[in-house]
Amino acid sequence: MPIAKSQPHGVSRKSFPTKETGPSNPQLRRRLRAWYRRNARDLPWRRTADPYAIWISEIMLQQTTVAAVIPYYQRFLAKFPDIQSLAAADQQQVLRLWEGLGYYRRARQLHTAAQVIASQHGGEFPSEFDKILTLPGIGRYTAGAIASFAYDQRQPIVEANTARLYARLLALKLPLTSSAAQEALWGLAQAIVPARKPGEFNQALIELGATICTPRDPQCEQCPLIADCQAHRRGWQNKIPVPAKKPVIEDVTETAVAICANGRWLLIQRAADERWAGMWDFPRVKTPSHEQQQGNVLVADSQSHRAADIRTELHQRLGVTVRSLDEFVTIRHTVTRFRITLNCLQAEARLRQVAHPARWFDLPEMVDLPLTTPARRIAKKLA
DNA sequence: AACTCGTGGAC
DNA sequence: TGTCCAAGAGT
Repeated sequence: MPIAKSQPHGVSRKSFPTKETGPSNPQLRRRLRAWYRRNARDLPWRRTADPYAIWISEIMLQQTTVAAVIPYYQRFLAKFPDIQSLAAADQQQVLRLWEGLGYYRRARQLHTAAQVIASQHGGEFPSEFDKILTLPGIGRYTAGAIASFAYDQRQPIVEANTARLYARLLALKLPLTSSAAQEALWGLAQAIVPARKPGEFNQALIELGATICTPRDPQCEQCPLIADCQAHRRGWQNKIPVPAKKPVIEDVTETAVAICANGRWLLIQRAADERWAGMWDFPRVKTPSHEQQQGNVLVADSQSHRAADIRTELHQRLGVTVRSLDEFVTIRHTVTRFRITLNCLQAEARLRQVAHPARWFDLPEMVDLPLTTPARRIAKKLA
C-alpha cells in the first residue's frame, strides 16, 4: 500500500529548511508561473477539466512519452468518452485500443477502476484524494496529479520530470529510487506546492522538467529557477541525478509459427500471469539455447530449432498436425529485460478443434484482436 | 528494496 | 548497432 498521504496544510513554511532562495520563496513560484504562462505546450489534456479525461491521460502517460500518448488519448476518448462507456466495454476492446502503448496492466486496471467507479461511486469520478488513491492503477503520483489538475486541490506530485528538477534544485546526490531520496523529493514537492492554483503550478513544474531541466544538457540559461538551483550553483547539473545501475539484459531466442488452415489462423491468448496477458499471439516454442554472459548481456547461442521438434511440440500442445514448415521472417523485439529474437515460420495444417487458450480466426477477425507487438507485425505481413 | 511490466524516440 | 529514458504502480 502507498504510504504517507500528503497533508496539504500540515507543513508550515518555516518548517522546511529554506534560505532566501529556497522552495518557499514566493519569488520562485512567481517566476515559475510567469515562465509557464509564456511557454506551456498546448497538450490535449490541458484543454479539459474533466477528471475522467485527465485520469485517462495520466494513466497513459505513466512511463510513456507525450508524443506516443497523444494519438492513443484521442482514439481512446473518441471510443470511450465517459466512465459509463468504459465500464460497459469488454476488456478486449480496451486492450485493442491500448495495443502498442505497452504496460498493458494499465489498461486492465483502468477498465476495472471504471467499473468500480460505476458501481461504488455513482458513476462519478471521486474528488477525495484518499478515494482516488484507492482505485486500481492509481498511486501516489497519479492521485495527486488528478486531485490537483482536475479539482485544483493542493497536492504534491513527484514523477520523472519533477523528480529530476527537485533533485537538481536540492543538489541531491542520492539515486532517485532510494527511499531517502524519495523522502526528500516528496518533502520538497509538499513544500513547494502553493495553495493558489496548485494544479496549474504542478503542470508548470512538470513542464519545466520536461522542456528545460532535461535529463541531458539542461538549458539552465533559460531556466526561471536558475538562481534557486543548488546543482547549477555547483556546476553539477549534468551529474545530477546520479544514474541508477542497469539490470542485466538476457538474450532469448524463440520460434513463432503462423499456422493456417482453410484461411484461418491459429492464435493463442496469453495467460494472466505472463507478459501481454489477455492479448493474442502466434504459438511460440522455446528454442533450445545455451546462455552465456558477455559483459552485461546474456547471449544465447542457439542452434536452429529442428522442424521435427517443432512439429512434435505443436502436436502435443495444440493437437494440430502441421504439414509444411517454411521460414517466414525474423523479428527482433526488446522488452524490459529481454532481447527476443523471434524466428517466425509459416505452416499449413488441418482445421481441427482446439481448446482454450488456442483459437482459429479468419483474417478480418484476427486484425481486430488485441495482438502482441510481434504478432501484429506478423499479421501485417500475412494480410 | 528490488523486480516486473513495453515500446519507441533521441542521440 | 547500443544506451538512455519516459506525467509509475504493484508486489
